Amino acid sequence: MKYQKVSKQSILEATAKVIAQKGLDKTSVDDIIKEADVAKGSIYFHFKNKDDLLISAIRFSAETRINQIKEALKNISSPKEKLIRLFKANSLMLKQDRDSFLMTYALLLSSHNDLRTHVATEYISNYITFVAEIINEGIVQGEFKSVDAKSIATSFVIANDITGILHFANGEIIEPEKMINNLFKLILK
Amino acid sequence: MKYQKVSKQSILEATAKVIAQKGLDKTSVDDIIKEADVAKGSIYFHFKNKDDLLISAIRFSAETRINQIKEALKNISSPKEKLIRLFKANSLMLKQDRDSFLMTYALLLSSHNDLRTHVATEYISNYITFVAEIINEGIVQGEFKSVDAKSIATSFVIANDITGILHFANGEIIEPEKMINNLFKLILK
Amino acid sequence: MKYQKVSKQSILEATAKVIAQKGLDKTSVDDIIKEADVAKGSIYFHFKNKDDLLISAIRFSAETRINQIKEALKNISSPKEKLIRLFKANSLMLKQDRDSFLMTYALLLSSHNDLRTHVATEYISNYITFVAEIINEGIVQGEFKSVDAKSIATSFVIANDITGILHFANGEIIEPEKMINNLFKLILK
Amino acid sequence: MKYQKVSKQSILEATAKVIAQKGLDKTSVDDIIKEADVAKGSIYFHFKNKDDLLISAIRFSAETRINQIKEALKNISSPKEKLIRLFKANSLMLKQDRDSFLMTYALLLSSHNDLRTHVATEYISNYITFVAEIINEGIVQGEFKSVDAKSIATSFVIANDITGILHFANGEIIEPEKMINNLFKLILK
DNA sequence: AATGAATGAGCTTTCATTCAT
DNA sequence: AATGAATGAAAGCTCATTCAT
Repeated sequence: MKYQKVSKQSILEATAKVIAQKGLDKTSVDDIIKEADVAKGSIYFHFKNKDDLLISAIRFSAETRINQIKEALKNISSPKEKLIRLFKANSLMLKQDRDSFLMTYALLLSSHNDLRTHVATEYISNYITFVAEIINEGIVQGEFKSVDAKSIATSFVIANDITGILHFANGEIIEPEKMINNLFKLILK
Repeated sequence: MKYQKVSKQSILEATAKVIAQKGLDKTSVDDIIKEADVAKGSIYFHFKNKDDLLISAIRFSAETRINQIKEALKNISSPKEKLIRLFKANSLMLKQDRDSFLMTYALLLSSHNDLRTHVATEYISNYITFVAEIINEGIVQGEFKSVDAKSIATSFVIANDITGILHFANGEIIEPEKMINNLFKLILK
Repeated sequence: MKYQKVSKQSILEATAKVIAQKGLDKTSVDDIIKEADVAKGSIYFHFKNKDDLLISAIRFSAETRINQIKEALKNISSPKEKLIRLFKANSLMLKQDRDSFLMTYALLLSSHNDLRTHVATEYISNYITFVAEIINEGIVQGEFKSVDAKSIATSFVIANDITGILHFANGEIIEPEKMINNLFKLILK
Repeated sequence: MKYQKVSKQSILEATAKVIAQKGLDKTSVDDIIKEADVAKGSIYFHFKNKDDLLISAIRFSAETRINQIKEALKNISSPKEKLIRLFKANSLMLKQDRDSFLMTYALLLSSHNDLRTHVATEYISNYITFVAEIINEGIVQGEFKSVDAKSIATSFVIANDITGILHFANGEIIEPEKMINNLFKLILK
C-alpha cells in the first residue's frame, strides 16, 4: 500500500462496519485498518486514540440516522402522519443496519459519567426531544390525546429501538412495528 | 490473605458492581478479584472462564430481581394494584442496585447471537411474559382497556428499565416513575 | 517455557547485561525477556513498567559496585592506602564491567528532575561522600595536604569514572589509572 | 505555517534543548520539530536521518563552545591567566546553555563505539589537548608545578563539565567553580 | 479449595522515515 | 525547499488463563 490519500470519513465508515460485524468490545484497531485499507499510523494521525475513534464512529452513525429521519419527514405537516413515517423510517434503518443502533446503545450502557455515555445520551436526548415536539404539535392540533409528550416520546423511542435490536437478534421479543402500532393507538384521539 | 472460604455469590455481586462502574469492555478479571477480594485462581475454580462468570452474573442478578418482584406481589389480587406494585418494586431495586440492571443490559447489547445475549434475553422475555399476564388479567377483570398485552408489556418493561438506568446516570432523561405513570394512565379504563 | 520460578534478581542481572550490550536507549523489553528467559508478563508482574525495571537494574548494579568497593577496603587503616586500593578496585571493576558504569552515567545524563536522575545522583553522591571522608581522615592523620576534601573527592570520582568509560571505548582518552596517580601525587604530603 | 525558510542552526539548537529537557531516549523527531517549529520533512531534507541530526547537533554545539573559549583567551599571554579565563568562560557557557553540554555528554554515554561516541570524544579530546598545551606552557614558564599536563587537563575538563551539569540540575553536587579553584591551587607554584 | 506467580498471544500506541503536493 | 499526511515495523503493555504450591 503506497501513500494513498486517507479520508477521515472512510475510516469512520469502516469502523462502524467492523463494530457492526464483530461487536464493540471485539473490534481491534487491526480489524479497522484492514477494513479501511489504511496504515495503522494513519488512524492515530486522525484520532487521538482508539476510544476517540470508536466514539467518533458511533456519533457519525447516529448523526447520519437522525439526518435520514429528518429527511423522511420533510414536507409532511400532520403530526400523526409524521410519527407514523418516523417510526417507519426508524424500522427500516433498524432492519438495514441494526448494528448501528446496537452500537449506540452498547456505548450508552458501556459505562457512565464519561465521554462515551455523553455522546450516546446526546443522541437519544435529541431524538426524544424531536419526537416530543411532534407529539405536542399533535396535541395542539387535536390529533392526539392530551398526554405528557416527554414521557410518551421517551417510552416510544427507547422501547422501539431496544425492541428492534432484540427482535432482529432472535425472535423471542416481538416485532417493534407491531408494538409501536399498539402504543400509538393509545394516544390517538 | 490466607485460605478464606470463597463464596460464589460474592464473586457474582462483585462482578456486577465492577461492570457497572467500569463498563463491560473495560472490566478485567483483575478488577473483579480486587473487588471480590479473592485470588485469581479461585475465579477459575468456580467458573469455566470469564464469559461463564459474566453469564452466571446475569443469571444470578436476574433471578434475584424476579424473585423479589414476585415476593412483592404475593397476596395481591387486583391486576391494577399488581402492576403498580411491580413497577414500584422495580424502581426501588433500580435505585438500590442499578449495577445489576446496567450489567444485564450491557451484556444484552454487548455482542451478537451468542450465549450472553441469549441469557439476558431470556430474563427479559420471562419478565415481559409475566407482566403481559397481569395485563391480560386486568383486561379480563375490566380494569384495563382492551389492549395488546404483549406489546404494552414489552414497552413498559424495556422503557422503564432503560429509562431508569439512564436517569440515575445523568439527569437528561426523565424519571422512570413519572414516565411509567403517564403510560399507565393510557391503559386504565 | 513452562511455569518456572522467576527471580527478581535474575531479571535485574539480565537487564543490566542487555543494557551493557545494546546501550540504554536500544534495550527493549523483548531483548530482556530473551536474556532472562522469562515471559513478558513476568516482567510486568515484578516491575511497574520498563522505566522502573531499568532504574532498578542500574540501582542494583551501582549498589553491587559500592559494596565491592567497601569490601575491598575492609581491614585497611591508612587513608592513603585506602584511596589507592579504592581506585584500584574501581579500575578493576571498570575493566570487567565498563557497561555498569556507563549505564549509571547514561542514566544520570538521560534527563533531569525525575526519578532516573535521582537514583543515579544518589549513587554518585554517596560515593563522593565516602571518598571525601577518607581524604579528611588522611588530612587529620597527616598523610594528605590540607585540601578541600569534597572538591578533591568530586573531581577524583567523576574524572576517574568518565575517563575510564571513555578510555576503554577508544584509546583517545588517557588511562584512568595514570590520570588518577598523577592527581593523587598532588595531594600527598 | 506556510513555506518559511528553515535554518539548520535553529534545528540544531532545538535538538539540544529537547534532549536536555526530555533525555536522549525520550526525545522524538516530533518533539524536535515542535520545538524548532518546522515541518517534519524539513528535518529529512537537511539531515540524512535522526542520528545524523544528533551528531550534527553535537558538532555544532561543541564547535560553538570551543570557538567562544578561544575568543575569550585572545590576547592573553600568561598561562595561569589563560586557565582562569578558560574555566570562567566554560562556567558561563554552562550556566547559559547547560542544554548543549548535557547533550554532548548524554550522546557520549549513549551507546558504544559508534559514530556518536566518536564525535563527542573528538570534541573532548580536542578540548583536553588545548588545555594540556596551556598547562605545559605554564610549566615551562614557571607558573605551574611540574605535573603531567595531559592527566591534569583530562581531570579538569571532565570533572568541571560533569560537575557543572549535575550541580545545576540539583544541589547535591558541589559548584564546579569551587571545585576547579581547589584543584587549580594544587598545580600552582 | 484456595492462592498468586507465571505465561504469551494479542492488543494499543509510538515514531523514524517516506513522498505527493 | 518546505510541508505534513501516510506508512508500518517495532515498541510497551494488558489480561485471560494456567498451574505449582
